Parts: sequence; structure tokens; C-alpha cells
Amino acid sequence: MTKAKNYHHGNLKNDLLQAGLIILDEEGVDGVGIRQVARKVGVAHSAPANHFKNKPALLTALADEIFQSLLLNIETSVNEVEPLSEAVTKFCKSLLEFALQYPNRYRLIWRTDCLDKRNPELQEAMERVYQKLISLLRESARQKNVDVESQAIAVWSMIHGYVSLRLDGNLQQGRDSVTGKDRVEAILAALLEGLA
Amino acid sequence: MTKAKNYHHGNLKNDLLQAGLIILDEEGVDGVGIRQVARKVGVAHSAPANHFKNKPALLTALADEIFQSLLLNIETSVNEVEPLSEAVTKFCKSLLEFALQYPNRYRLIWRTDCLDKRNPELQEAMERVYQKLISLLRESARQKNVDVESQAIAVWSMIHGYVSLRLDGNLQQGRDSVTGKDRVEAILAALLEGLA
DNA sequence: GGTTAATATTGACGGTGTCAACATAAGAGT
DNA sequence: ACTCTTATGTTGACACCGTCAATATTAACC
Repeated sequence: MTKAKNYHHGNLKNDLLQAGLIILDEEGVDGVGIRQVARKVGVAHSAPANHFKNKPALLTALADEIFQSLLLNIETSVNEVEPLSEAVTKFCKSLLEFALQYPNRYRLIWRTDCLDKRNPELQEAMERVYQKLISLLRESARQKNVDVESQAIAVWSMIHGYVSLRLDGNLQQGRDSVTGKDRVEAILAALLEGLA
Repeated sequence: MTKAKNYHHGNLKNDLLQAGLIILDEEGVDGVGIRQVARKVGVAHSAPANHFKNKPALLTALADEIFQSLLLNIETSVNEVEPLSEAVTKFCKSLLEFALQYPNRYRLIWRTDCLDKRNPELQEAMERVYQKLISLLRESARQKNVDVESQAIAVWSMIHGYVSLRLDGNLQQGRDSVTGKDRVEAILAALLEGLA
């Protein structure tokens, strides 16, 4: 938050985004609104309009920022040259960690009903995460004749589904503590080694 | 919609729910609101309050109905005695079919931020779907020493993740048409046979 | 048939996003 | 330095929304 004594605020746009992040973490997606962030920054309710065309634009800008930090998280924890199982496990775990640390941020980036889906920056931000996964799989599938795309979608679907279910509290009771190793490892083992 | 000539409407509660379903299909989760359904049924904006304590209660009642029909869908298409791969495939496919036919219904039942999560009927409705999957896996895991719970969560996560990504348009481009067989089969094959 | 409880209506309150009209300040060109 | 233009911030209005309180209407029961 930069100081705000003057009529012209300085760098309102960025301050609005930071305020939005805070509100998001504290109150969830529904808490984030034009008037809310304006209030938090101490500016008139209609000031954000100069920087964000409408509510979806504001949320999309937030989602974009979030995707970037998520990607950073992933890239610092995954090493390309590891064997497939290691790489995939780290990819999934860093995604889960991020979601557990900032549940509302994870929720927002998938709330496409609130976002401006066509925003190219947003699309590209998500694409980068997906491509990271693709590259991991391609690396260790070198000359083997496998359908990397399907594998990526399988992993991507599973971890996203698991995280979503868990964040929404849909893996009830003690159902999410498994003997010894974490459940992520267990379901990843199921995927890596096969069910049958 | 029953006729509404009288002051007392007859069975308003049910009519509100049906109207809610229609609005849900047509306009999405955000379109469904107290005043909206009241308007659709032709009744005062505050009439629903007699039948639904608040908005979450209305949406929860809808979600409950939806879960029931989803379970019906699954149960008529899955046969317990089939081999594991068949049973799991049918389970997942009927879930996907349902989601493609009524995308907004599928979306609603997972929007736990809009729903009354503690509602026991809702919890049980979801639980029944999950238990169905468990029973499929247990059936074909008979004396084999496998962690059925983890397997169930793996399947459940993957199909839920896949459907969610697909409904939200996050499996871009032609990325979702794979040579010959459907992508669901491809990712299920990855899960059944293992990645490594 | 009169009383009670259920159900529907009306009107208000504070909240929201968005728009239009206006105020203020910063920057560019002369 | 002095405009003029443009970017930015303010104020006020509008139509929605969910919720509540007060009231009207009817059904059901003794």
C-alpha cells in the first residue's frame, strides 16, 4: 500500500490488486468486489473503474497474478531430469501445497464463471503450467511410444480433482489420512503403477 | 408448474425447485436466486422464504435433487459383477455424460461455497455416489491386498477433475479429441495400466 | 364457526456493479 | 510560463439482490 494523501493516488492499480489478494485470502472469492477493494485502499467506490473495466476484469487480473506465483512454486520444486515418478510427484505435491496454503487463491483461478476466460494473459498463464507438466512427461517418455497428451491430462485431472475435492471438504472423516504416507502419494502410486 | 390462481399456491415448494432447475440450466448458478425463482413461478419476491430459510437452503435443495438423479444415472448404467475396468469405465462415463448433458447442474453440486455443506441430506446424497464407487472396487479387489480407499479416491479425483476441466473449457484446442477412442478411455487406461 | 397456524404480500434496509456527470491534477506542446 | 488535453478520482444515481418485519389471506382443526 503506497501512501494516499494526494488526489491522484500514485499506483492505484497495483494497490487494488494487493488489497484484492488480502480480501480473497480472508473472505473468499465472494468477498472480493469493486467496492470492497476500493474501500480497503481508501478510495471512492468508482475509482477502480479507471483500471478495471468491470468485476471480471479485476478478478482476472488477480487470477493472472496467482497463476504466475503458482508456476514459480512449481518450477522451483520440480527438476526436469528426474525419473518420471519423482517429477510427477513433485509437480503434484507443490500444487497441493499451494492450494493448502492459499485455498481461496486456488479456488479463484478455476472459477471461470467469474473470470474473463478469453483474456489471453490468463489463458497463457494456465497454459504455462500445463506445458510444464507436458515437458516432464515427454522427458521421460523419450522414445517410448506413449500418448503424452493423455498422460498429462490424466495427471492434471487427478491432482486437480483431488485438490478440489479436498478443499471443498468432500473427502470426509478420517478418510484422508492413510497409513504412513500421504494420500497424494497413494493415489499417485495408483496412477503410476496402475489399478488392475 | 401447477396452476396459481389462488392466494395459496398449492405446492409452491416443489414449483420453486422446478423453476430453479430450469433457470439453472439456462442461466447458470448465478442466475438462480430467491427473487428469480419467485418471479418465474409468479409469486411475491418474499414467498420462497416460507419454504427455504435463505438462498443457500434453496440451492442445497436443488443440489440434493440433482445428486439423486445423478445416482440414478450411475446405477442404471453400472453393473456390479463386471470386471473392474468395465465397471470403473462405466461409472466414469455416466458421470461425464451427466455433466455434459447438464453442465450447470454438475457445477452446482460442487459449489460448496453456495451450498449448506452441513445439510445431512446433501452429505448423504454425495456419500451414496461415493459408496457406489467403493463397492465397485471392493467387488473386484476381493482377496487381493489393495488399498480400496486410495483407489476410490484416485478414480473419483481423476474423473471429477477431468469433468471439471472440460466443463470449464480448460482442455484447449483440439486437445480433447484423441485418435479413435475417447479421451476418458485414454486417461482411464493410463490409470488402470499405470503410467510407468 | 371461531381460533390458530400456515402461507403469501408489501415495503423497507443495506449491499452490490455499473454508468454518467463532474472535479482535480499531471504532462505535452507551444 | 501558460494553456489544453488526458488521465485519474469523486459524487450521485439506477436497478438489482437477499433478508427482515409487518400485514393480509386462507386452510385446518377443535
